[in-house]
Amino acid sequence: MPSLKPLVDAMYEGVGRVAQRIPEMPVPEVLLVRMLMMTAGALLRGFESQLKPYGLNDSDFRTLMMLYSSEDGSASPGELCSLAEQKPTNMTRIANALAKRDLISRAHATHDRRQVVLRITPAGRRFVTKMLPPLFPPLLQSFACFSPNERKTFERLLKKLALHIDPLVDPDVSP
Amino acid sequence: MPSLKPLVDAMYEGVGRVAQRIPEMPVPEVLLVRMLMMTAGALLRGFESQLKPYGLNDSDFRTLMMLYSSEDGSASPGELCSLAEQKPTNMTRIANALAKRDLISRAHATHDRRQVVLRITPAGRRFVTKMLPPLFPPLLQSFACFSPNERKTFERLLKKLALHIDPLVDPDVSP
DNA sequence: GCCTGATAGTTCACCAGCGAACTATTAGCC
DNA sequence: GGCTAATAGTTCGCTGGTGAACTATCAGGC
Repeated sequence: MPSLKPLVDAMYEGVGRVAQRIPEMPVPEVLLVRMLMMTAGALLRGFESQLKPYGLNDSDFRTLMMLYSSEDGSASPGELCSLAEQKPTNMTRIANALAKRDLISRAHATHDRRQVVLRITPAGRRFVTKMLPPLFPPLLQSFACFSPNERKTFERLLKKLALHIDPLVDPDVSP
Repeated sequence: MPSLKPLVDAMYEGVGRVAQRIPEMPVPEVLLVRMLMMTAGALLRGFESQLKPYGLNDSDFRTLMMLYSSEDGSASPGELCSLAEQKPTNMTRIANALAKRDLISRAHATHDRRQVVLRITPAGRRFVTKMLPPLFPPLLQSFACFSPNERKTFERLLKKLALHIDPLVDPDVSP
């Protein structure tokens, strides 16, 4: 895992040099988006390294947590796909893996036999309650650089950004 | 591309339900890190969809841009690896792909024949100057929700966060 | 000069995720 | 009731990225 500091510095320099040749480049925005991706990537890698001992990656983990947090502990692959930003293909594989470990179960829906019902098992619940707490301290540590006010401000701006880019992303808007 | 709004809402709800069962969970931090990853992911997907017509993904693009922005237009794979947060394996493949399109060239360093010198070609420079400007408007649009002050604040906090998690990520610190 | 260890890249085998094609089921419509 | 279109999942083949093993080169001690 490379240290971020030199990367951030190199990025500022590199972007600056490009801007000299292409002056219309929006430097602040480039720096923002790059730093955002860099930071998210570092957090993700750190998180997945914590999940690795449990044999999970972030997608598996999120899938399991969505079932854990659902009202009745069940959901269809399709629902999970949209919530987890996954394609059906991948959700099939994830469900296979989790089912193989008996963390979730598979069944066909009675009212619509096309649908599959994934449900977290008691073993799955025990697994979550056991593995979750150790993840908290590093997470707290990650944001320990923020004062309460800064944390609030950051969350507010981040949420604003998330909801703003929301409608921009989708290219296929032809009805 | 799914819309982010319902995802954000669902996340807030889901995390809330988990917190009822596991009260020691640091809810604000969980929301922060999730929203950060979600936003960065959406921006990345949007960006890569713009790169696709040029036959590049973000890694290819960053590699090419690092060469473009370097002082003399050249660098070794190792340098690019550390700056682009890539493993050597992947950099080999990226360099192969870019070299095949004559956007960069390959040569052995004279002073250390282990090293390889990657250099952006004139065609590569033309390619960059042509493809770069169309990327700017969508990028500006992405952050158009921010006032100048908000943008500054966001960048400041993001940079603070990036530099803070920097030393936390690395697990192998045994000398 | 020569052996040992370190370093720079590459190759190989694998995993995670995706698009396209396919299957099974359901809904709508005549 | 039977045909058509739409929907939910799965399978298959491919791309992007990784760790482990390997090759080639260099550096340092002797």
